[in-house]
Amino acid sequence: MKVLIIEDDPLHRSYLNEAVRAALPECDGVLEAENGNAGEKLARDCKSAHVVMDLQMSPRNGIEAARTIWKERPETRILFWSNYSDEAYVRGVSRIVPVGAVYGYVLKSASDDRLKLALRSIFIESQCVIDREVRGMQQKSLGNMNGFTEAEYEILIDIALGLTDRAIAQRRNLSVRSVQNRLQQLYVKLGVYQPPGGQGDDGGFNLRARAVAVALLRKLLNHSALERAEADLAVWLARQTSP
Amino acid sequence: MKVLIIEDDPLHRSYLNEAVRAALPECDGVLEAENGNAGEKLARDCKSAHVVMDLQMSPRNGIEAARTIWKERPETRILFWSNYSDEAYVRGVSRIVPVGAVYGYVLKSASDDRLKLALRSIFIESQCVIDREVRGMQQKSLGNMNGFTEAEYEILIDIALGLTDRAIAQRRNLSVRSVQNRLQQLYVKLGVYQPPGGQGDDGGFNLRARAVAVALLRKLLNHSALERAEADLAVWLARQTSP
DNA sequence: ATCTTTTCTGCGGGATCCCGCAAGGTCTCG
DNA sequence: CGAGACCTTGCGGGATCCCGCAGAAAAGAT
Repeated sequence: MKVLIIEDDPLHRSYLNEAVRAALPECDGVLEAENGNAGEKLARDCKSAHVVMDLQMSPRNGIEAARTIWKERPETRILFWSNYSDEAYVRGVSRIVPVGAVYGYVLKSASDDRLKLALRSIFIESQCVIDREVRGMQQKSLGNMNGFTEAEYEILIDIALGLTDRAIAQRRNLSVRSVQNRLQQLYVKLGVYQPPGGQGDDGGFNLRARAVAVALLRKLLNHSALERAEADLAVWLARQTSP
Repeated sequence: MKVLIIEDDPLHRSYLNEAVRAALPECDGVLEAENGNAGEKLARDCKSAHVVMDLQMSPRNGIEAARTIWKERPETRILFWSNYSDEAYVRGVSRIVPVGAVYGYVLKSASDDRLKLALRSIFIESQCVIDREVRGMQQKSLGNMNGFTEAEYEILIDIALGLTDRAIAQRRNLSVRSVQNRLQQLYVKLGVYQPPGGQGDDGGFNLRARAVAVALLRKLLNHSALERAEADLAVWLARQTSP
């Protein structure tokens, strides 16, 4: 059994290496990569390695790397080890995990023991391990009370990219009016809605732009989510202009 | 001479501690804090310490902490030690450094020796040290060719916060039309402008929202810059409603 | 199958945005 | 002092956005 470490920070990388050797004495090899690209390549070469990786690397962040690794070998076990539990990350991960896959998500702020325990649980006992804080995020995100539908999230991304209503309608196969409906819905859920009853133009907000702002502040969106979305948009645009 | 370390990651903190002791054997004390708040307090208590800190902590990031520290003792020497050279960070730092202050900005990806050299240069020889990459950023940012005026940056922030033209006009003491002029200017510089000659609604972009998107993608804006802006906006709003 | 609930869709209108045009301002430079 | 460059402001209009209203279609529920 081999373990592949994908992590850009040298300090964290060597710490991880040590932790893996300590927690998994039965493993016979630890590989290291310092970004998503190198990680994918290593994963391809050395078949059947378990992976522990950071999200937020450059070039090619953890989510992208995980997606291609899982696409090639869905049974790979991956432990995500990240600084943050942004909703954007949690959602991004749970969007790409294959059915029945074994994986984990622990925060870097977790204790030494927690990390080692997670390593054993996932790689030896085939058991998923999700940090409490992340789990909390996940439930808030999926249990739709105060959480966002896929449709809402989708349109949030579209306006964050700067698309017009018409463009969104085209892209998602909807009428313009439906797009606007979803927008209204989104505004309500983000608490950016100003019922005309509430006098005083106190706010003076452009709802569309404001929605993006609060989504960013609440970490519903972050840089890498935007990058991913921008890339998707680019391929869609290409498909449009030359079908 | 004492040195204060403000850094949230334990690994990096202890690494820094070691580096400081190695590079500055003449210092007689190393203090540690794990966020901006604790850092400010320590800086207040123990007068006359040199500081080395991370940006991007929570609660209270490095820029905010540095601002209050410098407000209380402008002669404090601060070395910023960060993962990124986002324009938003560089601009944020150079906005708050007092005239004549000695400071430094080195990336975490720099070598061991570079860090130690920077420590000695700043704290012993009173010489500013800015990482090449950061310096490049700075020049691109200030040498206004392909860089942004203060006015442009300001309005970029305002639309990113979701303000309407009218609200911006009020806030910045301009007419609505002038705000729109600045917006056009911004659109051009961000490359988001669609000359009516270039037919085809190919883009289908909402310029205002698109501008924010590309600013984020280019890291002209980031989460902490937005947070800061949001806080500023809040105090301004309060001042408006109850003068 | 019928009724309810939800979603999609068109219509219409008020508010906002984007921007060309032109009439002032300020500032510099020759 | 006048010429030129730049910023500001008002006006006007076309495009877009935001949204209430109401009918049609789809999805569940009884």
